[in-house]
Parts: sequence; structure tokens; C-alpha cells
Amino acid sequence: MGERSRATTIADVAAHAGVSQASVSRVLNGKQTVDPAIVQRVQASIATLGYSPSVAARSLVHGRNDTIAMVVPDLENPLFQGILKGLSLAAASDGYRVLVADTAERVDDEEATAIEARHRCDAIVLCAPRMPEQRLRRLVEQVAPVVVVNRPLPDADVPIIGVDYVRGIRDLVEHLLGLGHRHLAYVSGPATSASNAERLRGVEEAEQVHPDLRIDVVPGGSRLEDGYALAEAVLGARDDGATAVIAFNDLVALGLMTRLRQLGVDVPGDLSIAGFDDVPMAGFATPSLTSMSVPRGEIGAQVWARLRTLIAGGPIEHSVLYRPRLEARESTGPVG
Amino acid sequence: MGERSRATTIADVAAHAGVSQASVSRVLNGKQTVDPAIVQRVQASIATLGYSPSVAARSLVHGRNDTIAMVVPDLENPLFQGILKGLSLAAASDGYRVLVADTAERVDDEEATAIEARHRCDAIVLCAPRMPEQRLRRLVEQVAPVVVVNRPLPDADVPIIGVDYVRGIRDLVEHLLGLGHRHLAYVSGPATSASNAERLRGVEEAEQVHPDLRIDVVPGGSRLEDGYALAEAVLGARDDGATAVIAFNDLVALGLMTRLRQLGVDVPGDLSIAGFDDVPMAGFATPSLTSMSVPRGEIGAQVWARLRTLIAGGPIEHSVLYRPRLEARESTGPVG
DNA sequence: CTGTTAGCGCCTTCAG
DNA sequence: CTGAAGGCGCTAACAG
Repeated sequence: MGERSRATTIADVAAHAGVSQASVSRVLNGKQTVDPAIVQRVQASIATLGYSPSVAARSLVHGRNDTIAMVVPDLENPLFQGILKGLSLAAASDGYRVLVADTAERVDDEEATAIEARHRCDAIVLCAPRMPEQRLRRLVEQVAPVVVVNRPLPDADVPIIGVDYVRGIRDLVEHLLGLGHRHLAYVSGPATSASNAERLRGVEEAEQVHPDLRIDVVPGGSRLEDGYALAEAVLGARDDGATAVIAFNDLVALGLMTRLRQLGVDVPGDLSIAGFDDVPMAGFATPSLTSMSVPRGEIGAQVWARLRTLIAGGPIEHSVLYRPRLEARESTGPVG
Repeated sequence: MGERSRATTIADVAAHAGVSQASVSRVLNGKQTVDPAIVQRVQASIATLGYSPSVAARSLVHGRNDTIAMVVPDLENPLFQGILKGLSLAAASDGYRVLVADTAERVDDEEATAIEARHRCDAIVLCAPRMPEQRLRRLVEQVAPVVVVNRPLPDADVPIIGVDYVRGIRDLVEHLLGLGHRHLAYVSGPATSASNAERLRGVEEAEQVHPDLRIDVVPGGSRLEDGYALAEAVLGARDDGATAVIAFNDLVALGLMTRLRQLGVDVPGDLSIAGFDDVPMAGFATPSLTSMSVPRGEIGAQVWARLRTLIAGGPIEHSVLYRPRLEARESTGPVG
């Protein structure tokens, strides 16, 4: 930390400038009114000595770090990457830095990781899609200030920034209904994932609202490989009458499309395919992939806005649920 | 940082256990031999009081943070994501955390960002593909301990973990030569990017070694959109006689393939296409994309290994250059 | 083996 | 407007 060998301290600067440490501290922080002459000398000394304050000492005095942590199950997930990027840029504009804590999908480590991260930082962002709700509730109390991302947690004292997956799925179903599809397949995500549960609720609601609609659920996954491996299962659903498929996310959809093409299935001619998340690649697939767009960077920025308020001792601001936006592309077409 | 409201301190624990702070500190750090009875009491007190040490105070005393920073131009680049993931996991296994500093491609901010990050951390990892060499040299001296990633910096006192792009390109060219191609096009990356310069060197070397080989350079970019927009330019090169294309990276190659397909160009029938980096999507494109695989996670782990040694006061260990591995797939085929 | 004593570098009353 | 003094929480000598 700080400099190599013994760093120059505020005392050195004070001596060099012939003033007290207090004065140096004042010009450093622009506090009170300091004699312009002193300001000059101190700044000169700081420059010639190449002094810069010790963050550790500052932290000890102030009780804060200007650092927040983001706890994620997998840094390689495009959704979390986008959120991290947005969060990191927003926080940086307020002089805060973001520390990442990747739990590598080990749900059992998440609590300890979060707590440890919280000890190092002023606040944390929690992405824990698989953690059981009760554990998460306890954890959230313990590590406040905190913002939870991408999963519901009703009536908890914590801001939640999330995506309205229920609504997103329903909108996507409407799109397919509009194209004439009446029998769909939903390729689900990880069984324990909260956002998968939300999507399933969307599926159920859609079925209730549209009695003539049928949606078969096919167990799936969350990665390209999963989608690829699921092609046969999906074809089974098609043989059952499904004319369109909604995948848990774009990666699954892309992997699925790849395999379907190998199997000679025409998309969307034989089968329509839709994904979720609108990853950058979606628009460049062949056929381009219909998806539900999620504002990843914006989510990151909102997370920071909430966290900043909390750090400043402000209230727990309202949660936000972003409504995904349909990006209708070539992979979904009229039934028939 | 630390707890909410006024946190319990080591003094509280000492009082509660009826011992001195020093003893508490000792059991906390497993230092010296402490009377088992005391250990018991202290641990009990720690548990009942829910005490956990202040990292800030520790940092101040030790002069370190157990935190490193990674400075990157763009967190959304798959290469850096992979490295960050590997770095973060490796560092975590030694109790270190990683803080990210995204400079959002603003080259002029990189120095300030790196220096600021260094003040907060015990060491930094520098990814600065566009920074002019002289500036980088000065910076590297200033922020040591540091490891530089993915760009050469001859004779500098810093470990470099990189990719042998020269070799990678040459191996890729050999692959295409083996397929009978004698006239290639290289779609270049960002003009100021160090790794693009390396690739260009590979191109030049290949041309020198193979007098019958011709490689036209087409100005390009680094993203999907860039590749997409470059299709016409690439077709120009093909009309000039090129039968195969090497793209700066996979994203460019994928964007290019998308557009070519729209234009009715058969890959690899009419034109072979190869990328670089072997991103996850490469194997799932249609046709699957021939690429040069780069061990992103492994690079991150090696970066940590070097950094750990430096932090411990060890020597500047040898730099490492990973040789990309050819992943020959469907997008490259025999000429004709 | 344990307690006391100094700081680590900075900020912040409180006098002057 | 400025300087002196104490303390943030912890660890590392140094005595006992």
C-alpha cells in the first residue's frame, strides 16, 4: 500500500513547509480558511516531496474506505459483467472504487465472502441468485449498507435493483402469440436460480391468462454448452407440437440454435427461438436472435445511486424493477 | 467500513475477557504461545461480542491492504474479463481481493488512475494496450510492485504476462498455408493497440518467410460492429485475390461472418475466416470459427503468482509469453 | 506467558 | 488563522 520504502508523511510536509501538520491537513482538505501564503508553501512542499496521503490512516480516522464490494457468483456471466461495468463507472465518478468478490458459484461461501468483503468496504452489492431466501434476509441485515441485485426479497429493508422477469417473459410470450404461436417450450435455467423462478412465474401467468396457450417446460441450464446439449430435448417438445422456444437466456438460445442448425432445423421456419438478456452477440447471430433487452449498465448505475445514499446515512430508497424491452429479430417468425 | 454504528474494538474484547489488548491480539493472530485458558476466554468474548478486527487499523500498522488493483481499458473485453476472473480467484486463495479500475478507454486517465489505485492497494496489474511506451515505462517504475499484462516492454524492470501474438499469427498463417491459401487479408485492430502491432509483426514475418505469400492489411477494429461494418472492405480484398481472412479478434471475425452471410458469401467456400482469442462463442458460430486460443484464466493466475512474489519482497520473476493454440474449426477450409 | 508502552499517519477539537 | 495534543484500532517491542 502507498509508496515503496518509508513514504513521506504529513509530518515531513509540515516540516518542509515550516508549518504544523494541522495546517497541512487543512490545505489538503480545503477546510476552513487558511492563509494564502501558507497554502502556497504547503502545496509547493507537497509537490517537491511528492507527498500523497495514506489512505489507511484516513480510513482509520474516518471510518470509511471509499470502496465498495460486489459479490457475484460468476464474473463470466455477461449480465454481471455489464452491471459491474456500470457500477464501477458510476462509483468512480464519486471517487469510489469497486472490489470484486467472485464466489465461483459456491453458494455456501457466499455469506462468508460477503461478510469479509463488507469488513473491507463501506458497503456491498449482493448478487446471490441461488442463496435461500431466509439466509439472504439474515445476511442483508448483517452487512448493511447493501443493495441486492437481480432477485426479489419482499419486505426486506434493502433496496433491490432488478429485472422484471415475469413481465419480460409475458411480453415475450405476447410477441410469440402475435406471431400465431399457441404451443411453446420454455427451456429453463438453473433450478435454484431466483431469476429462473421469476421467469417460470411469467410462464405460468401467461398460461393462465391465455387458456388456449400451452407452454412446456424443458429442464435446461445457463450456458452455451447447455443450450447446445438441449437440442434433442427441444426437438422432443417440437414433436409434441411446440412451434416456438423461449430459452432461459441468450447463451442457451445461441447454443441451441447452433445445434439445431447442425440438425437441419430451420429457424424460424421450423421453430422460432427467443432468448433473454440481449447480449451483444444476439444481434449478430444467424438468424439474429429475438431477445429481451436488459439495461445492464443502467442497473449498475442505479445500484450505485442507492448505495451512495445509504453510505451517506440516507434512507433506504425505493427498489427498482426494469422492464425488459423486446428486441424482435429474425429468430422468431410466424407460425406455420 | 467495518460495522455500522460504533463497532466493538479489541479493547472491548480485552475488557470483557479480563485480559490485555496484547493478549487478544495474540490469540487473534495466533502469535507466540498463549495460555490455553486465556485463548478460551478471549475466543468466547470475541464470539459473544461479535467482534471482528478493523481492517483499516491493521492496514495502518502493517502498511498493507491485502488488496490489489487491476487497471483495464474496458471491462467488457472478454480477454480482460477472463484474466480478471483468473486473477481474482488466485488472489482470493491467498486472502487478497481485487479492485477494478476501468479507465473506459481514456488513455490519458490511465496514469492517474493507476497511481490512485496504487495508493489504495499493495500492488497493481496494468493493462494499458494503448499507452505510449515511454509513459508506460515511467509509470511502471512509479507504481511498483506491478505486473504488466498483454503488451511487450523490453528490458523494463517488471514482470510481463502476455500472449505471443507474433507467434500466434504465424501459426495461424501456417494453418492457412496448409489449406492452400497464398493470398490473405488481415483485418487489423485499433491502430494504437500494442497487441495489434504484435499481430502485424507476425504478418510481416510470415510474408518474409514465405515469398509466395501475400497478406493485405485492411484497417479494422475490435468489436462485433466493426467486423460487421468491414465486410465490404474485406470483399474488396477478396476481389483482389485474397482467399482467406484473419481478423484482429473473434468479435471482429464473428461480426464479419454475420455480414458476409447476409451478403451471400459462403464461408469457408468462398472465403475462409479466422479469428483470435477463442472466445466461448467461437465454437458455437455457424460455421464454427477457427481461432487461436488464449489461456485467459491461466494468465490471471500467473499474474497473481508474480505479484505475490513482488509483494513479499521477492525478485522480479521471469516474464511469460503464452503461445496461442490453434483451434481449427469450420470457418477455414481448403482454397478453391 | 502476559501486560505496558509506543507508535502507524491522519484528522479534529481546543486553545492561543 | 494557526499550533499543540489526543485518539481512530491495532500490533510490536519491551519489560515483568
